[in-house]
Amino acid sequence: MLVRDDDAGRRAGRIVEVEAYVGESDRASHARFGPTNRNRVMYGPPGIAYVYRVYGMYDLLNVVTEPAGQPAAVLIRALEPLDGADAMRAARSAHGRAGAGIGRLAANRLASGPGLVTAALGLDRSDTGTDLCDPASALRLTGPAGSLADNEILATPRIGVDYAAEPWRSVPWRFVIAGHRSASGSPRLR
DNA sequence: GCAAGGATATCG
DNA sequence: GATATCCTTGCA
Repeated sequence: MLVRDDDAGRRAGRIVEVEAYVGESDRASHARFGPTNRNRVMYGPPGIAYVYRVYGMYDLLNVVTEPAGQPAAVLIRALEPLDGADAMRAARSAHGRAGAGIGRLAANRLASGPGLVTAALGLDRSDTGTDLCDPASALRLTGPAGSLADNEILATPRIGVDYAAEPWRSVPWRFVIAGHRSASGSPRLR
C-alpha cells in the first residue's frame, strides 16, 4: 500500500500494477546510459523514491529496489484508491492535463496509470529522495496488505518501451493483479 | 490516430 | 547550444 499525507489529508491506495527496471544492461531503463544527473538516486540505497518527468507533462513514481551501486527500480503504474478519493479527484482536477474531464470518472479509475498516480497523490520531481520505508515520511509504503497466488498475477511486456532492443522490449516485467478494475490501459492488458 | 509539452541525453 | 526522443494521456 502507498500512503500520502499532506495538506489535502490522507490519501492511500493499493498498488495493483508495477514494472521492473533492472540495471544498466536493461536497455529500457534510465540507467542504460550509466549514472546521470537525472537517475542519480537509482544508484543510491533502496526504498527511496525516484520521480521523473516524461512527455513534458507527467511525473512518474518509482521505488529504488537494489543496494547502492545497483541501479534498479520499480515503476508504480496504478493504484486502487482506498482512502482520500475525494482529495485524489481534486488533485487531478488541478493538474492541467490529467485533470481533463474527470467529473464522472469512477473512483476506482482515479489512479489508473503511472502519470495519474502522481497526479492523484499530488507528487512531482521534488519528491525524489523521499525514504518510502520511513513511517514518518509524508509519502511511504506500508504493508504487505496480503499475499497473492501466482495465478492472480498477470505478467506482460512493459508499456511504452518499443525503443528498447530485444529482449528488453518484450521481457514480461510488467506485473498486474489480473483483471483488476484499477489497472491501467485497455481491458486487454489486464 | 494524434497533439500537447518540456526535460534529457547526445552530438557538434 | 541545437535537436531528436521520451517508462503518457485524453480527445478527435
